[in-house]
Amino acid sequence: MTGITTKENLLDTAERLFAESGVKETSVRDITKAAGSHLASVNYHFNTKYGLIRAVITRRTGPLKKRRFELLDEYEAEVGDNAVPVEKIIYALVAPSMELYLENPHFLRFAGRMVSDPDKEIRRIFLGELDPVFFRVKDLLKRALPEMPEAEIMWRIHFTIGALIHTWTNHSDLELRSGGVCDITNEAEIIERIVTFCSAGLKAPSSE
Amino acid sequence: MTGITTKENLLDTAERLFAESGVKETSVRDITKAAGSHLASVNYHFNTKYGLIRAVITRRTGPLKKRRFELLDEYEAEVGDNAVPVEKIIYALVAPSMELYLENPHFLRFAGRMVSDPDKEIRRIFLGELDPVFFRVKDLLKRALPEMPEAEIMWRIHFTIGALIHTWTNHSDLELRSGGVCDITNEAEIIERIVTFCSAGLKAPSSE
DNA sequence: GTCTATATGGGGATAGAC
DNA sequence: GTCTATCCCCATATAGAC
Repeated sequence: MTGITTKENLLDTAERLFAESGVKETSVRDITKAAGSHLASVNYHFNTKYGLIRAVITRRTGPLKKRRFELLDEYEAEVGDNAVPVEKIIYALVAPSMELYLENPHFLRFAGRMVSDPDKEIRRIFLGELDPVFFRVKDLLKRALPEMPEAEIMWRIHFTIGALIHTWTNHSDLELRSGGVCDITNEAEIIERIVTFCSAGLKAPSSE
Repeated sequence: MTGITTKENLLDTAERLFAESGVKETSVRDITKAAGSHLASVNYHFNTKYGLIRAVITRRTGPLKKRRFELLDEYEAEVGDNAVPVEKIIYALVAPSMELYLENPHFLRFAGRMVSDPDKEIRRIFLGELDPVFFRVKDLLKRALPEMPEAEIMWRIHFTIGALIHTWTNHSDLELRSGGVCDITNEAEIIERIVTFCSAGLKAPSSE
């Protein structure tokens, strides 16, 4: 009981501090102090600091992947033998992560940085979680855009992911730069903006 | 003479190591050892490690900003009183950075990470360098897309920057994932792909 | 300007009492 | 499971000889 609480507490605290200050910049001492725990608790519950990092990540990426697949399954069921529209495919990629942001404002900022983290193992965890989604999205887009060369489709998914990640990590900069004109509190609106932008990009005539 | 060489050598070495392993992960010891210098040289030439980081960044961002403005000036001169086409505006935003990548493959990977760096001061340097370009691009796009609400334009520039940065940091992942189908050696082709994708996104009808 | 030796502080991990 | 004391290593920065 108490063990579970301490463990969850460490995960929550680490997630917050990682998002605020970075993984390398946050010491085990910082985490245990903020969590009101003792220094050895991280090693007791997660073996190493790295084990804690891994646990912080996988706790969120599992449900995220699941939700994306659920949406894509649903859309495929709806259309029967027809192709799922591009907008819906992109929505399934974008919306679950933005909803996760609502539930937990810390994780995605952290996650966005991890995507290009210098530590190969950390990148591997993320990109590994993203891979199945990437290929599922690619296959669905091939059906929706039968004339588009496969390489072009993959490049465009890559750009879409970039737009999404940059929104995770830096949308507050946009709010600042725009003097508040760009509202970042309405998640549904942001999702719609990304979907509109990226769907148009995906459907643009290929130059090949 | 020798001083300049040592200094440049430290900058080059630091840039490479920062890109490969991260700023926090790279110690002054690592840098001076790899540069064939002595431990105190960084403090001698740059005062602190932070001074070195700053020098590594500003050495590249200055020329990058300059080149973007040159291109935009050129395009504005070409069209006289008409609006610069969206494609050209985006090209001026994208191409100089990808050309920088050709000259120096290390910097942009490093730079892409710095955009979302937990260290506020490092982020500030980057976003400060980007700000004038952002607003210039915004003003030009307002003329090219007179019906588009300003907030929507700014969001779409934000997505464009995201696609660009993700390409800086992660295009080798795309090559891997695609099994080599996506070729990352042809810079001109990548530039064209980003410009096509983002221009279409920018011109998509606004839902507002 | 170059370099060595060192000051000073913080890091992750663990032993072992409770 | 909890917690303290401690081991050992590595960080940045500097003093001072050359």
